[in-house]
Amino acid sequence: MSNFRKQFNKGVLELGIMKLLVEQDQYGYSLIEEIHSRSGGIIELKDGTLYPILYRLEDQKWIESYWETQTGRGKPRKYYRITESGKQRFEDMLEDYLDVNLGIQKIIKH
Amino acid sequence: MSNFRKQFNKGVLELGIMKLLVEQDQYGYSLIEEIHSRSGGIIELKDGTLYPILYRLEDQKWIESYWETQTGRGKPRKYYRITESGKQRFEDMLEDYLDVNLGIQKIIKH
DNA sequence: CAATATACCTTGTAATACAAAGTAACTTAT
DNA sequence: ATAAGTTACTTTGTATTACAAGGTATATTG
Repeated sequence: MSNFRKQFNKGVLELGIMKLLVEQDQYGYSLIEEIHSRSGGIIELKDGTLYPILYRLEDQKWIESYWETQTGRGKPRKYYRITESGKQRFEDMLEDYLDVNLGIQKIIKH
Repeated sequence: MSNFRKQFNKGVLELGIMKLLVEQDQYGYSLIEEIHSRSGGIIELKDGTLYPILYRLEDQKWIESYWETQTGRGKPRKYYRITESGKQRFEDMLEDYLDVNLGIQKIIKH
């Protein structure tokens, strides 16, 4: 992946993950798929990127996890749910993201 | 500055700097002011951030520099001008930025 | 003369996306 | 039944980069 693409992803991925978790509990693998499909295939989140993000968010108590065994078959899945402080954090991040975005748009569209 | 704010800045600052240099030659200090004013005061670029970016861009031959002495008085200023390959790089970056942006917008606005 | 603004530069730190590797269970095709 | 593929989670190491905090030096203003 191009290096500037990586740079633009910074922070944005965390924001996207938080947003999906605000909507509903999800497990890691489903987050990868959701990010991909809902972004229209534009954003690809690698598993080696996702899991460290999830552990980070959990360390900060912005999300919590619980294991869920599949009925009958299927590997157990580790679900994540957002906490109250996580919701606040998401709001803060979103605001900052929109701000930066607005600022850079003004510079670019000239 | 908040940490997520920093993250959102990654890459975006380089993009903004390149955009301003596509428009016209500028020296470091003026870039800081332009980024600030044109973003409506939203984006603040620190000098300790700017200069390393400029050296990086110059190493890659995306920009070139030249000193200009001020008529009569005033410190000499180091101006930067974008190169041909720099213009191409800017186009590539812009495309990637708009892509990522579109992708994340789709996830967020739901 | 002191304070402020202009202008440039350097070092060290923290954050984080990715590549690459691994483990393991389940599913599908041959 | 076996091999190959998919699902699912984990870890280690690397590269990038924005910032804080320090510095130098000249010019302007009170």
